[in-house]
Amino acid sequence: MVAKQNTQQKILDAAQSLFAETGFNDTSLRQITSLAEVNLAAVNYHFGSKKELIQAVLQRYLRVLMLRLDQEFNRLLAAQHPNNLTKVLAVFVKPLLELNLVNPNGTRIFLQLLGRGYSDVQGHLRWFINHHYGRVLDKFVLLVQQSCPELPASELFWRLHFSLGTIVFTMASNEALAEIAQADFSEEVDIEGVIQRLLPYLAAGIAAPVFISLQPQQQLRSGT
Amino acid sequence: MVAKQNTQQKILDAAQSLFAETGFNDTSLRQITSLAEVNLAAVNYHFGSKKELIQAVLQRYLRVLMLRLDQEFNRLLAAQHPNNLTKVLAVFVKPLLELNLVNPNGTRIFLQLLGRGYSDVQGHLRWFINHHYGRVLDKFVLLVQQSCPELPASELFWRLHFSLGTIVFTMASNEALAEIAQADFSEEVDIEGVIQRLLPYLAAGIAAPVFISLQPQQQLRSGT
DNA sequence: GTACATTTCAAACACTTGTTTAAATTTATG
DNA sequence: CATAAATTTAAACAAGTGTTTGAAATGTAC
Repeated sequence: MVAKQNTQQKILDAAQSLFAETGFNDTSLRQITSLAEVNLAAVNYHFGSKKELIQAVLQRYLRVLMLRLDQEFNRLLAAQHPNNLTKVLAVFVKPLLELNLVNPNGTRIFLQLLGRGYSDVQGHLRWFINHHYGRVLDKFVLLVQQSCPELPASELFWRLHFSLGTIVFTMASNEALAEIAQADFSEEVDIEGVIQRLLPYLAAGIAAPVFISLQPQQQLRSGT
Repeated sequence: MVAKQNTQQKILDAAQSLFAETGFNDTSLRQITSLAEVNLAAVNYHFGSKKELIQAVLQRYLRVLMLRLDQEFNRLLAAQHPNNLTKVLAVFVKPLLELNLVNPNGTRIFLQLLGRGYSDVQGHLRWFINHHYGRVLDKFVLLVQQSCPELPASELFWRLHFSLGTIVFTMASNEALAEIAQADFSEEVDIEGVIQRLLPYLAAGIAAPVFISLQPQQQLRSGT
């Protein structure tokens, strides 16, 4: 019985596609239930509210991704010597691509959802991820810190958020950008290609030399 | 008569603040007209529609910014030798800060609007800017190309959009990020501070060494 | 098969949205 | 002042939103 696929899953599958494509706010429950071929009330019956549906859609990926990332982070943290930045960043690639096992196109959809989440419902997703997976992400920050020991913590904070912005925006605009690249450079780009292009950009940005404030001379190096 | 300020301007001022803070989609005309202390119908009477109001809000800044940017680009293009990347990027700073003359906090508000515009109404703003100011921005691309002659055009395309993402996301999240930085590093950050932190990051990212596509699994060092 | 719990369904609800209308008011013009 | 144009106003409109309801249908256990 293909038809008797769990209603919850039919909703999740329809919702994630529409959310990724149109954003959370601009996707109505009627669009979702109509694509999923279930009754409108099913969302509220099975998930409680639209907000909880959004969280369920994200959690399906976040749960497996964060578990895998945690493993990778622990592995790198166990190393004797600090890992170089490129290696630390590259650690995201495999766990991200493995999301294709959760769902066809899982990687692309999850990253688009991430983009939508940070743009659409400003603040909510940041809180949600930090609340549920802050401990995992702290390990990542530590790894970056070890690989760039000369970088002040506050500078690192900004640069990691710059990087988050790069990723989130690129993924939210993924479709549009891929179209342009196709038209202008007849270049076929899949999600893996974009990730591979992102890494060197991010690594270079994070490790960039710190800007010397052109203030009226700070005290020239306070003796160590 | 302070009270008899042009209704159009009262609307524009109220709209830009609310748009910057809450986004375009999540700001209703009733919120705007109530903050501006004008009648609800005034928006449609003076601007035609909400969409045209959004464009008017953006145009107020885009017009003066693009004019100034065009001047700067022409100045750099006239130089004998190619300009280095940092110099090319730094050219944005003054014109952006001059938006504070258009309106108090003009720089911050415009950049937030830009962030909202690219996130909220996916595609529209990209088209709008490209349509109206494509000629100006082409000069910028040319300048970057001259300063990074070794960078393939397609790679440059992606990296410039990565950079756009960094800027847009940072500005849309500006408030949240500044709060965190304040709490975690007791660091007071204004919009100019953020811009100064962005520049080295972007310059390094754009000029990063091109990634040498490593085939599936490293064939254990081929030759050399 | 009866009884019970789970799930589906159509309909309605309460609310918000952008936009339009037509009358009232203000402003400018001859 | 009187006339016409421009602006403001309150009210209504049509369409869309997420959510709730209570009865029908389905599934499960005894």
